[in-house]
Amino acid sequence: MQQEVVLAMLAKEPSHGYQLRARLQQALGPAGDGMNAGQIYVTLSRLAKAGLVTCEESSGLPDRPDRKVYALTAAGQQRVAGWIGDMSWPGPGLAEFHLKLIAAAAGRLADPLAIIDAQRRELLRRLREAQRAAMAEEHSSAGLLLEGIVLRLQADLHWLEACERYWSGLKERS
Amino acid sequence: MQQEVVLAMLAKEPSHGYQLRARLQQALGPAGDGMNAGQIYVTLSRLAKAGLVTCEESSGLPDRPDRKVYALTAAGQQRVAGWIGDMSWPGPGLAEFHLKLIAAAAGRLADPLAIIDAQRRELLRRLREAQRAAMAEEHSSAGLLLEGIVLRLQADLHWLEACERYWSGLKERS
DNA sequence: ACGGGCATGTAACTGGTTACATGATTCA
DNA sequence: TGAATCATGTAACCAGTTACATGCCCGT
Repeated sequence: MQQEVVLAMLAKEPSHGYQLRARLQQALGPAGDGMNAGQIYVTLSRLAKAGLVTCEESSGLPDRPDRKVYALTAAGQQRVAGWIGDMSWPGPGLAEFHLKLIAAAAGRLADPLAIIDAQRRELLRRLREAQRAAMAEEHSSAGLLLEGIVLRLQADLHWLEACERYWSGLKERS
Repeated sequence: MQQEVVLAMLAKEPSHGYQLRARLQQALGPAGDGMNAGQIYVTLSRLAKAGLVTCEESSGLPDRPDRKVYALTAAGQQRVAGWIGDMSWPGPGLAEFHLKLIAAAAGRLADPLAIIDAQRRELLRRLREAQRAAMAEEHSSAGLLLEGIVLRLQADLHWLEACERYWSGLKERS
C-alpha cells in the first residue's frame, strides 16, 4: 500500500486502521482486491515513525480493545498536498489517480475537476512527446514499444473524460 | 531493473554488464531512459548469489580490466522459461512484455507469435471479467475505475495487434 | 601525465510484501 | 465452550534505488 494513499485516506478524517482499509476497498471495489490485510498497519507505523502521522490510543470505551486513532500531522498534510499537486502520471495503475480525486474531494483539499484538467494537459504533453519519438523510431523495436505507450496514453485520456463526466455530475448534484 | 529482464537479456548469450545495458537500451529506445547505470550490477550480483547466474573473470586479454562474464545456470534458464510462459499481464509497463518477445526470439526459446496469441487470450479474459464487474458497479466510484481498466485493456489489445504485425513481418523476412 | 568520463562494483536505505502473533468477537 | 474469523500489530525478507568507490580509458 503506497504511503501516499494511506495518508490521503487519512486526510478526510482521523481513523482507525480498519476504517481506512474499508474506505479503500469501497473506493476501489473489485479492483482493490489482493491486498494483504496487515499491510495498512505496517504503513501506518512507518508513517508514524516518519512523523507524518500521530497515533493516539482511543480511550473512548474502557474495555474495548486498544485501538489506535491515527491523524495527520502538519508534515503529513503537506505531503498529501504535494501528492495531490503532483501531476506525474501514475504508471502502475489508475487506482492512484482515482484515489487522489476521491481524497481531494473528501478532504476539500482541491477541486477534482481542476486536477483532472491539469492532468489532461500533462498527459497530452507526454502524448505529443511519445508520438514525436515514435516518428523517429519508426519500424524499429523501440518504435513498437512507443506505439504501445501512445495507445495507453490515449486510453488514459479517454478515461479522464469519463472522470470529468463523473465528477462534474457529482458537483452539480451537491 | 527487474531480475527477469536481466536474466532474459542474458539468455541470448553470456555477456558483460555493459553489454546487457546496451542491449537493453537499444531494445527500449527512448522509453528506456531514467535507469541508473549501476543498477544492473546490483541485480547481477544478487542473481549470482541466488545461483541463477554464474560469474567468471574474462581472462581473454591479460591486461584488460577484470570484467566479469555472466552466464545463466540451469536454474536461471528455468526461471527465464517460466517468465516467458507467465501470461500475467505486466501492469507497470509494456516494456516487460516487449522484452519478453525480444528475448524469446533472440534465444530461440519460444515463438513470439505464440506468446502474443496466448497473451491476447489472457487479456480478453480479463477484459470480459472487468466489463462484467463494471456492469455491476455502474455509476459508483469503483465503476469509474473499472471503466479505466477496461479502456487500458482495450488499448493493450490494440497494441498486441501491432506486435503481431511487427513480429510476423520479421518472421517472413527470415 | 593528468583530468574527466565511463565501466564496474559495493554498501546502505527505503518501502512493499509476507508471515506470523495476539486478543476480541461471533456463531455453532 | 470452543472453533473460526477478524482487527490489529510486529518482525523479517526481498527487491529496487541511490550514493559512492575504484580503476581504466581517452583526449588534451
